[in-house]
Amino acid sequence: MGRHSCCFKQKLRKGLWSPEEDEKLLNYITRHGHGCWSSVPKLAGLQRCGKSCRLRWINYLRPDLKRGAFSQDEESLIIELHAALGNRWSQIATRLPGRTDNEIKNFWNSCLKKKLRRKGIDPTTHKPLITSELQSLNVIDQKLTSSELVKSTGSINNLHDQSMVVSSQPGPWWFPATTTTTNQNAAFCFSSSNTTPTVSDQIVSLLSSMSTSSSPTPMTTNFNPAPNNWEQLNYCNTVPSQTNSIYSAFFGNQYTEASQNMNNSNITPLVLDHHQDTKSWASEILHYTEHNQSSEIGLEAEVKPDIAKYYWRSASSSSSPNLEAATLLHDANVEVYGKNLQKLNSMVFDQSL
DNA sequence: AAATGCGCCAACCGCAATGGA
DNA sequence: GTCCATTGCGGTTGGCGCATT
Repeated sequence: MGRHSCCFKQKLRKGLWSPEEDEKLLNYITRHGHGCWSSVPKLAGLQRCGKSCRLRWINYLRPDLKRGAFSQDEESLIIELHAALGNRWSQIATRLPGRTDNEIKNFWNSCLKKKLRRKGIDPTTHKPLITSELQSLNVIDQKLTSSELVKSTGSINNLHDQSMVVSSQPGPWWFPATTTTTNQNAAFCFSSSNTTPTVSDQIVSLLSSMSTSSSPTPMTTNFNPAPNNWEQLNYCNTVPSQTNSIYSAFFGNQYTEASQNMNNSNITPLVLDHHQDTKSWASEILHYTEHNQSSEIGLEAEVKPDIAKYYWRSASSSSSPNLEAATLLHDANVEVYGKNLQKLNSMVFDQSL
């Protein structure tokens, strides 16, 4: 292997191509074809390496290039292909005549990624962001709870608590910092960077996408209602887990609540009609926390009540989306990373005056 | 008007794969 | 089988232009 021989040559031009250079290269290849790229610059009278000439031809001078903005169809196709092929840009480019791999890659990195994130979709997995993040959190949790370090802290009963004790890692970027809840375990999460989107960013984006709808509809096509379509029922507010923190369930203190819920025959009347749904939800949490198994359903069951609560409210409210997001975060006693926090808190405060 | 920040995108870089001697 | 020139690919960089402060 080793470096291309042209890389050792001196006095070769780099950087942007001048119109004169373009003309020389275009004229040469039009008349003779490119043949061996390493000999092209010499024959065309260019002070460039063959690699640079090849790139310029493929990405800019080729006559069959389409140019211009990507159409909606092209955009959809790229997303579809990326979901199937990943970052295999050259393969994706073969399905889009007149487009280069570089062009598609740039379009993806500068535009499509953000677009998907705004829609609440993870651009890497093409799944809803919250589900993806839960999966990665699940992996972390599995690693932590299976480590020798964790097992050695025998004085702590709850496996999740053990994880927290030995971990100095920051939490996932979306995990909310809680300052008013009793969930002490979450303290390890609070030192993360603020360079990634906050929970509120996601919620605001979800609100934006939902603001045109007059009645609740599934948040995304991949986000299946579970369990038992319960989010269409207005008992979201009675699910006990959500009082303190949206995601705190993951760290163990939902165990007690779920356990109580399973045995409690005095659930509020609104919930009573759907007792089986609640039991189902609670059993998933028990399954997860008690057996420390990776139950994706269990995780979603924990998070969905809060999403649905938020969703229900936003769909039936005439308030502005940002205020709805702020209200949700405030009600959940959730703090988020980044500069949005103060803004959100003040919005809620102003509203309550 | 100047400084700063930010997004876009052309081009570069390094590595892997390929093919011929 | 080995070496080496060449090609192809994907990640990254840096400069330009526009927007904001």
